[in-house]
Amino acid sequence: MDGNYPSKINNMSNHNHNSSEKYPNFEVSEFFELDDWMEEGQSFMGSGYTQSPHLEVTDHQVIDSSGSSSHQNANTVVNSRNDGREMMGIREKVAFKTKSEVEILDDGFKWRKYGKKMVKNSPNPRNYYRCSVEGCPVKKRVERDREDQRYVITTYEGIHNHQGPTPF
DNA sequence: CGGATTTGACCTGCGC
DNA sequence: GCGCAGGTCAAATCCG
Repeated sequence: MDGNYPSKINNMSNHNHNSSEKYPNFEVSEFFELDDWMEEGQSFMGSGYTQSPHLEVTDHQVIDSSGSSSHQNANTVVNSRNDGREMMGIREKVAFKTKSEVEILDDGFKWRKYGKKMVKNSPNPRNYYRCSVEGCPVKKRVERDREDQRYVITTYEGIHNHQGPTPF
């Protein structure tokens, strides 16, 4: 069990700083769990998803509740097949589709931007963030949806080595 | 003054 | 083998 997920975000949202309006329109529209993103012929943006019956989004709803009390989740789990290379899970990849006008969504961790790149498939640039905390191999990729620019696709990669932005 | 942010250049992997 | 796309790093700059 890897409970290293940013599940603390819902915790920190609880005791969030008062008068902090960082969430103008924070609502997860879709949620992807990528174990082996971009499998052969597995176009999540295609039409026919391969939803696994044994994989439920209930476990991930915790993330959905990380900013909104409402549980309106249109979570779509894509590609939940594990080929067996989940050993030493140091390569967790999770993608979120969030409806927000700002890509600087504070999830409880300190992120340091380390690169920006223009994607051919989108007229919008892609931002690369990295955890400011040393020892955190966690990387964050933020990109705007090319279909709906009011949506932001955030991809998390890695597991946090600490509990929060301020380690002990 | 320190830390974060920015932009360009550089490197790597894959495809053709 | 070369080209393209994507990803990463580093130096400079700006803000708090």
